Amino acid sequence: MRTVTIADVAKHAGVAVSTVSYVLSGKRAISATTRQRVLDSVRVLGYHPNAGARALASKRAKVIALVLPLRAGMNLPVLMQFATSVVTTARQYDHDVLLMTADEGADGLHRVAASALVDGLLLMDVEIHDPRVPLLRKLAEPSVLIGFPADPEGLTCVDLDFAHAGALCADHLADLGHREIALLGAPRVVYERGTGFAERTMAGFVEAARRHGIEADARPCEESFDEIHAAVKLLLDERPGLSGLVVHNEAAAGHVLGALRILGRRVPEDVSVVAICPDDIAERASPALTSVLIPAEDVGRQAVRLLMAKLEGQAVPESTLLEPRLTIRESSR
Amino acid sequence: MRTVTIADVAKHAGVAVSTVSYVLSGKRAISATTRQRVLDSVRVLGYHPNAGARALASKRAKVIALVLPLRAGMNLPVLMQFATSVVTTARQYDHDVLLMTADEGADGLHRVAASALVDGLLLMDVEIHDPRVPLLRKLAEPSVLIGFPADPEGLTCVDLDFAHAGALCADHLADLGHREIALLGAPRVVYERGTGFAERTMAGFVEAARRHGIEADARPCEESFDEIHAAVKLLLDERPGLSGLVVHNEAAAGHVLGALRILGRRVPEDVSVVAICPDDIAERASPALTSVLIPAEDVGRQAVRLLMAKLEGQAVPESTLLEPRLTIRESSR
DNA sequence: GCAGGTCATCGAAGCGCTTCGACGCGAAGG
DNA sequence: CCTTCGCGTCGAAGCGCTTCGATGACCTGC
Repeated sequence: MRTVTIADVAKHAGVAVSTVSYVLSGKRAISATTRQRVLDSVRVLGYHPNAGARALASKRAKVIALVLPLRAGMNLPVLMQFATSVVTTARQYDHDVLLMTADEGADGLHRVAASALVDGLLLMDVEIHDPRVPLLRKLAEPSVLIGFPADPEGLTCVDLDFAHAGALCADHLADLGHREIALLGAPRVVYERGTGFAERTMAGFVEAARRHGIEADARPCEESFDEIHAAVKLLLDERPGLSGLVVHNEAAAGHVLGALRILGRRVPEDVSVVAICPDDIAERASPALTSVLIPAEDVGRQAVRLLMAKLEGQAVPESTLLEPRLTIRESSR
Repeated sequence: MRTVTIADVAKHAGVAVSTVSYVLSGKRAISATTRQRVLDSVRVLGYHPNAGARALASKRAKVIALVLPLRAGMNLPVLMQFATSVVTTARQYDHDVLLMTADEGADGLHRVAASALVDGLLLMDVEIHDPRVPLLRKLAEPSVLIGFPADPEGLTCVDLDFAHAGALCADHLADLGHREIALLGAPRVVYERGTGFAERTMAGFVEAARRHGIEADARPCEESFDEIHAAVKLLLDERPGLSGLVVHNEAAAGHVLGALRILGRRVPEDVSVVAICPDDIAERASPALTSVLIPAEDVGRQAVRLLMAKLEGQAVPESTLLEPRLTIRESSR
């Protein structure tokens, strides 16, 4: 059973090959009757256009690259959510997704772009000084970044508005009447890498607290139970008046609650806790955490849309910030 | 700056196009001097073969599909680890990876296979009665499954030996002298879906306990702290003599420790706990968990190897079971 | 009634690569 | 010395598709 080609369809429908092509692409007007005949033949024969041939002739592979970071300190569930929404959205635009890991580096990007394997690139977790950025600027293939490098000039970047997310937490706690609050952030290594989002959250948090005229304090936070326990204890010892805690570290959120329990602080009676994390983690915790959602799905969807727009040659904004959303649950009052 | 083609390389090196092709593919002998000249030209011009053209002419896309499940109850970190190792290993074989989600179903598989977008398929999380299995049997493109359907006849399947993993936990606890043990498994929905691995773990666990002549009990386990707390309490009430607990649910492992702490049971003094989970989760817990590793990386690597062997036309075993490995940490004695 | 315009369709020229058969040349064998 | 055989290389024929220009057929309007 040889594979069905466009020529088979053409013969079966009694038309020229080019007519079949035009029916399928819609790039020229075709009479309703012919169109229907062709479509029927396609169905009957079970025709699927050969991707390679199509790519070769049209110079469009209908594939985009998704470059995921796969390092320590990354938040895996969020990453998966993001990847899923990218794939799903791309399919809506009739594109497929080639999965790459960041460890192929700039060479890898160059390879898939130069070989015309993909039409465009989506990069996650771009760093402040990312060696791939100069390449992206040069590349003919359009790209969209998740996260912001130092200089987004000439690029297209999408991200959650982390500064706003941090501010939202501070606002919420301030509105509840807390006068002394703190933020526990990502592991130290994340700050050292300069991924940006962690700093921006802290900055937004501190700035909002200042605006409210309340005491705020922000520090990195490791992810093992013992380190978290120690960190929380230290924080409570140093700042006896502390009554509001923001956790921007999903792996840590559960452990922070455990530590507070052990240290004899009730949540939310003694300490209000707000997490910046996906909803499922917040809901699974006990008490359920008031949280600011990291809208991974929105980011993925938006990133693909922007990339598709660029593929169509449309102009798109250099920077797109997605608004965070606060959901109040049981851990704050 | 037009993109560099093989013809440009040929001209630059002063040879025929076919010679360049043979140098690059190694399918015919080429003299060392010519080879070097061609290779130099390739480097100088920055030539990258056009993927579409190559696929069209050679009928090999050098791309494999990776189909990930994206449903509730899945373990995301393991999934990511697995995906990473698939991508990395595929690259070693000079292949790229097309990411698909299971929600495209059998049609999606058919599409990518029929369009020659991919040369082979890797499916994760195959269910006992998976509607995609009949299609896979029919497809010309080779495939490898992670997990086992009811009838693996004619397929190629890889998985961790979950029965052995369950048994290993029971053996370990029995060897430590525990006479009454229990297993907390995946959420109920996973069993209902019939993914297989969860049942096999339980079966292996129960069977091993029977062999040792000790009391064992195995039940599903939800993932919220409150439900876990309730489940652990119930278990301890029902079975006062219980001194060994196996947790086969990574999202739950931390919560189980928390619940035991609240219920006043010390680990490992009162209750020994063994988890079946990735090492990082086990190490991050407090006390660090004795655990059986789910070797996601090995599974991914092995799956790609098998797929590559099939692409080469080699015969491969229908079923490959990876041996679990027990790491003793602080939570059992 | 015929120039001019539309609309639907066709044929053919590539797209950049692999691969097959052919060919020339020097070495080996009789 | 002539035949035979590899080895290294070349040329050309596709692979299956898109797209451009061309071609009729048919309609419109003066």
